Amino acid sequence: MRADALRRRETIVTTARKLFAEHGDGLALETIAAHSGVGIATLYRNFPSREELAHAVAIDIVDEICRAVDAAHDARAADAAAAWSALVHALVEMDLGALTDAVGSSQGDAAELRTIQSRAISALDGLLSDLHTAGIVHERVDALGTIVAVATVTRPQPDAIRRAAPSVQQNLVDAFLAWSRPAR
Amino acid sequence: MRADALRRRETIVTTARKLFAEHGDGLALETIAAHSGVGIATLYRNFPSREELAHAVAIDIVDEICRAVDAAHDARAADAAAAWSALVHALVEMDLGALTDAVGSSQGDAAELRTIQSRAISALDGLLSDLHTAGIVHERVDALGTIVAVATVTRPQPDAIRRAAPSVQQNLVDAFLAWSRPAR
Amino acid sequence: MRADALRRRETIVTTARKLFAEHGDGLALETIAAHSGVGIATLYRNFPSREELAHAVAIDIVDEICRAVDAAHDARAADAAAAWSALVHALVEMDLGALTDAVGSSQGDAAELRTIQSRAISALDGLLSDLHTAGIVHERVDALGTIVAVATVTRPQPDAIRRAAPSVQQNLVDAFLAWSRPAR
Amino acid sequence: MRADALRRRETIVTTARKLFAEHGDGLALETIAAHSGVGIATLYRNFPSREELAHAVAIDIVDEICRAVDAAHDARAADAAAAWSALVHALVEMDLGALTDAVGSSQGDAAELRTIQSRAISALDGLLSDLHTAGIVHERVDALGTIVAVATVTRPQPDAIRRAAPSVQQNLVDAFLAWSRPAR
DNA sequence: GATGAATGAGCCTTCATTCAT
DNA sequence: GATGAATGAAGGCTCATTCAT
Repeated sequence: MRADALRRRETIVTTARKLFAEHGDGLALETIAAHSGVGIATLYRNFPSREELAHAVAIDIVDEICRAVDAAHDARAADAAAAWSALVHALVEMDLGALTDAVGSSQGDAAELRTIQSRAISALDGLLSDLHTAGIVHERVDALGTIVAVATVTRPQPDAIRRAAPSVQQNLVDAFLAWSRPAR
Repeated sequence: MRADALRRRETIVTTARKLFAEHGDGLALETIAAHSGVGIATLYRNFPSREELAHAVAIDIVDEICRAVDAAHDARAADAAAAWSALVHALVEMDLGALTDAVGSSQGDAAELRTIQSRAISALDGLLSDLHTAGIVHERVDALGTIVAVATVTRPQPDAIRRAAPSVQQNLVDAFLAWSRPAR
Repeated sequence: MRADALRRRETIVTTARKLFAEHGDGLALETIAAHSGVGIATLYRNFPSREELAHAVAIDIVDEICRAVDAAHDARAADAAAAWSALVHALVEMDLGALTDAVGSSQGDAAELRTIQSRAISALDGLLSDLHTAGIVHERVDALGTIVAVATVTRPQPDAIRRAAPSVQQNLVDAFLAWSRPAR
Repeated sequence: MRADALRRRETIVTTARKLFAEHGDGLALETIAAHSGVGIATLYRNFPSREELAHAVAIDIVDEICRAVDAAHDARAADAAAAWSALVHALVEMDLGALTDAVGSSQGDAAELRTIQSRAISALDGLLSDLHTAGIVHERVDALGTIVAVATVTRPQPDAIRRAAPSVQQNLVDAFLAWSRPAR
């Protein structure tokens, strides 16, 4: 039953991440439980409070960021500019918006945010350092700023807005990417 | 007495707009009433539901957008590029983040959003049309997109995030402005 | 509506006191609300937390203790021994058992208990001082000890116990009264 | 293996009795299981419901009462008054407070209480009969009344109360003992 | 036989909204 | 017309009890 429980736990995190990204916080935990196919008490056994669940979601996202950064690291040799662009687009696909709400749930200060994300920040800062040196990415771009920027741009919006102005997210990503490159 | 009532109504809208912009939705209406110096029942007399208040906030914002657009229209002759930049910065100062939540409260579809904002959209599209022609602003920039982009970038964030990455908003505005200009 | 609201508030306190005394804590606040003839939210408007309600109940009891002590003070001249006995019996009728739970709800330390009860303690200590001098009450009897003793003896018991041994409370009161008198 | 299982069962009862006596009911069964070093399911295998566990605790207490009564029976010859006093003090040490809650959990009526305790009651009544005859204990003292009195006086109290008035329990025991003796 | 996981029911608390003065 | 009070519905969380390994 260990394996089963673990899988269920992961299902909950994944579900929560998706739903947070879609609907922001203010989302009922019972909704997450239902979408995960478990009862509310099971969710609570795994995450004793809303904040702990948000924390787990944040860690899940950070893990994925790290993997994407590693991939970018590997791809850098072939085409550094493409690797950077691909990384940003990967971040865009990652429900980083859920991160915003996850952090918001915690009353934590900036320090906690940094702690949670420190692995991602470190990895990304390492990569950025190389890209700065190589002249691929502007010096003004840093790791935390990049993550927060993508999270800001991909935060869940009311459906009405998304449908009325569907290309805004894409445009802001393009704008950020352009801004991230050194002027020639 | 009419004037008094009107002033009160405006106070409520202004207060709501500020508080929405600071704390997002999920904010108790009684908090808005208290900050406005009225009882909750007075708020409800003026705005029979949360949605109606949000609507009024949206209209208030739209009014201010229109004024800013008019100002930009006037300033265009002297220095069109500066006028555009000033307009975007004016939008940034406008608590457009409150708009996001105001629209979100309403279950309304994209059509309602357009309706509410139609005046602002018309005015801004008129201006943009000129700026497109003058080569000051890229063709890909449209009125609704601009408003939503600024709203996206200025939406209220958890304090932790704001403190950890304080320049992200400014950077995204810069990025958007750069992106809005035609390549030379 | 002020008077109405005040009356309702008092009804809630009275009801809570009676129900606490009958069923101990672990009693649902909704039960108190229902027995008070109000909705749960009304109870919460008056007492923002369970602890605050318990506090109000404690104060209500303390008030009544003070009145009883005053009465005993007045009756002392005529027959001091009878006044003491009557006071203890008055305390027994007072749902002091509710006090136990009220204090238990608060995580407060002994200091808070003393603070809440300080008025009652002061009044009773004044009276006891006289009674000590007059040789009516043994020196070992003090105010807080008396209140806690009566509360202990009158604490709500499971019905089964009360029915099986109905005279125990009376017996313990008699025992306490006898113990409170100086040996001849 | 039988012995092992039995020991485990006894551990659970002992633990439950201690915890009930310390914290009253309202105590989670999982807490008892944890303190007993077993899983919650094991507790449930031994005691299919909270009530059954409470019942077992009551029986455990009754057993100990019987042993104490037997001891008092033996000691009676040497010094009957001392034997009585020692018995009451032994009862005081016995976590009888747990009994109150154990009985309270069951919805049972007075009859059930008597049934559970019948062995203790019989034994104690036998002893009391002797002590009445010998003029050591007042006729008004009976077995059930004695047990309930001690349970009442030793019931768990909020820490705040215990700390504020630490000698009340002792005083009430003294008072009860004095009351239990015939007037000279 | 023992265990940890799962579950629903229930309680505490908050909030949008309505009512009575 | 303005106000504070009242209310039920809903969400967070806990616990007795059952299930699957």
